[in-house]
Amino acid sequence: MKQKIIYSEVQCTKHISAVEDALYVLGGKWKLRIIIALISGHNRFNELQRIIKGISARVLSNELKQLELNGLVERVVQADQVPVVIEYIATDYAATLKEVVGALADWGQKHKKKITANR
Amino acid sequence: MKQKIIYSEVQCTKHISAVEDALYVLGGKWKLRIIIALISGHNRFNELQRIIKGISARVLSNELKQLELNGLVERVVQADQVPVVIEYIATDYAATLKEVVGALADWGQKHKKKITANR
DNA sequence: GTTAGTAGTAAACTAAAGGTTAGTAGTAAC
DNA sequence: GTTACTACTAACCTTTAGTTTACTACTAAC
Repeated sequence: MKQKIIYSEVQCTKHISAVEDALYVLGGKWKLRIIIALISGHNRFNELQRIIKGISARVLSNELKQLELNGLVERVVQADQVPVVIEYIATDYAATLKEVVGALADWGQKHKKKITANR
Repeated sequence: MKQKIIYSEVQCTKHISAVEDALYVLGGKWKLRIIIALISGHNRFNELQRIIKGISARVLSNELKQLELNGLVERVVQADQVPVVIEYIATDYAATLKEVVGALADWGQKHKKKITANR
């Protein structure tokens, strides 16, 4: 007898669609990278562009807007300073991504070790 | 005083590149969905195409090849059966993704609740 | 007065990802 | 003998994502 079916079709579909919902918000090349940088305390536009290698101003700008729409980032204008300084802050809600980011980073590290060991 | 800098620049970059390594293997619209379906016990080509809504045969075929190259999937030919049946099996290595998938699914679920609650 | 930094935007382009349609070759049911 | 299922593949097309270059408007240093 095979003991293949761990989840029913319905459960599997549910599981897939939950991941789908997460990827809708976090998917793409840059969003998670931006969130990590923000959580790490890099908050200003040019600072982000410097630390996130390869991202263009246009893409960074667009991604920040989307993250703001999803409640993960807050755009704070420091009007008292000259020139006006703008900070992007990871919200408390973004902190709920810690486990996701942690799991991905752990796995990525392990995977890299595995790959480099095999050569 | 601000207590902004939680990670140094170097640590942040390391963290980002680990996630980058993970996304290189898992990124794109379909790979995680396929892995979930495989782990859930759906192993045959048309079965996968049925359960993963919207994927085309071409894309499924390509993605499975890439997952095989990365050691996450094994292609097993059941030569004794007529017609020859082909099974795609999630490897033990793919099981190391459980935490990643779990974290993403949890977050996706919570996020959906949050979104639907706000309307 | 030129260079550099602040935070971006606009337009035009390219590359990558994914979708559509059709077709193969074999089996088996109706 | 037509339909349908198996597991795909080829060719072509579209969409989306991302890049490049240039530009704004303001400040400050050299």
